[in-house]
Amino acid sequence: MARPRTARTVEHPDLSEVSLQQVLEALVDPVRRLVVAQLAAADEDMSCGTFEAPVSVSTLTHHFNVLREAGVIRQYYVGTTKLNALRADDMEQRFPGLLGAVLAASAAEGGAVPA
Amino acid sequence: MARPRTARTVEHPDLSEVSLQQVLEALVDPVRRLVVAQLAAADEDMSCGTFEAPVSVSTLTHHFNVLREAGVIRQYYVGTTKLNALRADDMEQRFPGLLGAVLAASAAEGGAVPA
DNA sequence: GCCATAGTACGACCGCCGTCGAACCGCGGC
DNA sequence: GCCGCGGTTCGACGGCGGTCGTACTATGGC
Repeated sequence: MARPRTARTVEHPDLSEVSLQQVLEALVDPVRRLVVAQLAAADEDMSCGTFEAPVSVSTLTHHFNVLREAGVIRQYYVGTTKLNALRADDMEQRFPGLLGAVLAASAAEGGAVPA
Repeated sequence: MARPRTARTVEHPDLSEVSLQQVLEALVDPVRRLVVAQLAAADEDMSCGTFEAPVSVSTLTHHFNVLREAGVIRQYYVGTTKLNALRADDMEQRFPGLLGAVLAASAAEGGAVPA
């Protein structure tokens, strides 16, 4: 069949259901901001395993969930890996300038992985 | 003396010493955002006692401290009262667009005291 | 069928932050 | 000098969120 039984879909909130509080809580954690920064810097969607972050894998999963539920990222399965994309456009529509400002500030103080 | 002995001055950080982390932590608390929103809506500096917030006075004092240390507000004594002002310009220079975006989003979802 | 790989779920731990009340301080009236 | 009002300080408490390891599930390759 075209639609595999265990299609492993992921739930994403409509941005109208997301509160400013949620987004700020999502962005206030340094690890999550690291994730978002790397995602913004990449020109392609990234799989969960390719992120640089000083935490364990299970913790990272947790952070992805928070970001997804806050509408900051979109996730989808491709085979055995899960890809992540920034919902920059959606965010811009719901909270104009917010993500951009955080990203800019984040980059300005060495936001991405400091190598 | 022109300078009264117990001048009750207040320490304010230079915005260059303030991290994005600090500012986000300051703005993530709903009560503090309420304070900032009221300050932004007012056309004059406000004394500590005139804010609408669902917390005790001592808690409010704590929030003011956090906001001040994050460089979001400026405080100064006038007689027996303490006045509060937004450091909007300073913030704009250090983190362009950030405070504005938060304020706008905050206002959009009924930021100020819902009467 | 079987294994390796990618990610998830669950439960436990722990530190931090927001909250409060009570005691206190300092200034300005009177 | 004394009081009262505006704010602060201090200590205690409680809950929530970030962290981890371990056990688990799902997919794809062989």
